[in-house]
Amino acid sequence: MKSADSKFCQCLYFASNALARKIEKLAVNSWSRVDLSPSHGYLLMMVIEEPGLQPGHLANHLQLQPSTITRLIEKLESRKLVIRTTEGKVTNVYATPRGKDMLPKLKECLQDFYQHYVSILGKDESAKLVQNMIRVTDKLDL
Amino acid sequence: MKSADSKFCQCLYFASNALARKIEKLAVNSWSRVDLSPSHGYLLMMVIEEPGLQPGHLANHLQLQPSTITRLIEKLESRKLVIRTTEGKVTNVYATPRGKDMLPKLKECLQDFYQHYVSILGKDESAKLVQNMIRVTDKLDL
DNA sequence: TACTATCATTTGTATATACAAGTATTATCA
DNA sequence: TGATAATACTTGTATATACAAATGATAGTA
Repeated sequence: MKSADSKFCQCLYFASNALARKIEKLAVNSWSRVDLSPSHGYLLMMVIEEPGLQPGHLANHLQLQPSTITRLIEKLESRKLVIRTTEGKVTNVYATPRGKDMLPKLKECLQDFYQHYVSILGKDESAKLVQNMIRVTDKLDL
Repeated sequence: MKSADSKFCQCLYFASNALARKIEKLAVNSWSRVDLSPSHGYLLMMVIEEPGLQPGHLANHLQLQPSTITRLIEKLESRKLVIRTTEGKVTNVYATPRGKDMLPKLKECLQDFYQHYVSILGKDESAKLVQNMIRVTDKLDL
């Protein structure tokens, strides 16, 4: 059943959740080739491109809670894709050589995801959708 | 930090998740007065208004997996707000008197949630946003 | 310089949800 | 009519994420 079939889905709550879950599915699919979740993949890409990035910054960029970042890093660390060094109150995260080797594959995942939704929604509509979401998210910042 | 500050949030993945989480927060807040999550609250409202509704229909309407519906019902049942009767392969869910008594409060929650986001986004923009989300969700149906 | 506040991160725990496999029932059809 | 398929739901388990409290470190101030 399509979402529009139900009057209940007129509610922003279910509409936004349903959309996010569907997009999540596309993303998970695109990232499955590197056996990482989209969040893990993004985080890894970020620390490859900005070595030493701190968990707090990652939390801001990825819009996740610091505790969530800790968990993501733990998993990447257990797979020897990143390492953490802590000095004083600052922690730096670096990709290992093994992690760095994944960069091309990671970019492929990102590209694949992008292509996928653009092919369904169209380039223009996709861009507008993202912009609109970001705008609304910002407005909703309490 | 606002989402627009990060180039990474240009990605549909984080944009949609961030938006859904923010809306979730608003909703959780509105439903907290009945000590139910938005999903539990909606489900309860639905079975009050359509007594005997089956888990499968609830799954369609709320756009959640049947297993998730089972869990939602279990919780409402443990709080004596609904009961399930199974005959053959069909299960019917009914609100208990105690559940039915909550209808006015539940409607208040829904209204509160609605008012809240409309006051931030405006009535027109809110409506357009929901419509757009539903449209995109449907397009993304694979 | 000691005291407290603030910051960065982690840990413990909880929630919402999903997927896959399992169970029970009914329908189909050869 | 008996075997197989389809339906409806539940159970076991896993993931993504959050919040609140705890830890440890530095900074500000009296």
